[in-house]
Amino acid sequence: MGASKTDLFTQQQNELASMAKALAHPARIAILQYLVKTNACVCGDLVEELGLAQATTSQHLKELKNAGIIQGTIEGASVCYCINPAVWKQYKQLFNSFFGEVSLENKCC
Amino acid sequence: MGASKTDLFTQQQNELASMAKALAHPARIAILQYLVKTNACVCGDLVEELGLAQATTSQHLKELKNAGIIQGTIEGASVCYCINPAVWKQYKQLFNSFFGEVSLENKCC
DNA sequence: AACCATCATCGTAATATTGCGATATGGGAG
DNA sequence: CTCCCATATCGCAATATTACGATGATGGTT
Repeated sequence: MGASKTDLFTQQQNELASMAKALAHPARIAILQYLVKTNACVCGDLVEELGLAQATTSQHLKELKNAGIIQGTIEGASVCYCINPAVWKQYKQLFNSFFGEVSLENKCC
Repeated sequence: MGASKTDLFTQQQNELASMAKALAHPARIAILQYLVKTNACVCGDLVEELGLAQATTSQHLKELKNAGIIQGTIEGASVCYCINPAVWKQYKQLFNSFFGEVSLENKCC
């Protein structure tokens, strides 16, 4: 089939999964790390930074925008991208609470 | 194409992306949450818990095993699954350092 | 106006993922 | 040994993802 059966799971589970999906590509990780590193609005140089074709880069940027984790504002001829701090924080918290709640005693058989 | 160009990115970026990929499905999130919640070895009842077909559940378990985040030990007729604490900790730390290093001042245009 | 730079979108090809029925495999019960 | 039970694997169909060239759209420059 190829389509996830989202109706079987809770909203929280689907949300976490789609967050993870947004991060599930090295190019998107690289974009986010670059935006975080420069800690500012980045205009233009993302294509050269990645090494992928312009169309491909644009597609990855679109997915990150759809996920809400970055935002792009038009600045004259080019577009400036930066982290969306609120959504970033939300990601951080959700992943943190997902990973945090485990006590690591090995009760396995 | 459909195949990621992993050679363009650093090892760390690829690793983070493949970790995220392991979490990028609500069924796998649900499996992990269930294992964490019961905090023990779980034998058998995963198929009924999920609502997916047995073959599909087995496939998701396989992916989680490949990612290393769970481990399965054969217990007689059935197989017992549980979280791999070391790998879980590693995930937690990597995601934490990924999300942690951002200062949330809004310097955007 | 004509031109160039930047980015988005379209169309397409290759590959991956998801899901399930059918079929193995391997261990216990009788 | 034969019959079930629990898992794994195979094979297939539907859909999603990744990648890129070509083409649009928009703004600035000359």
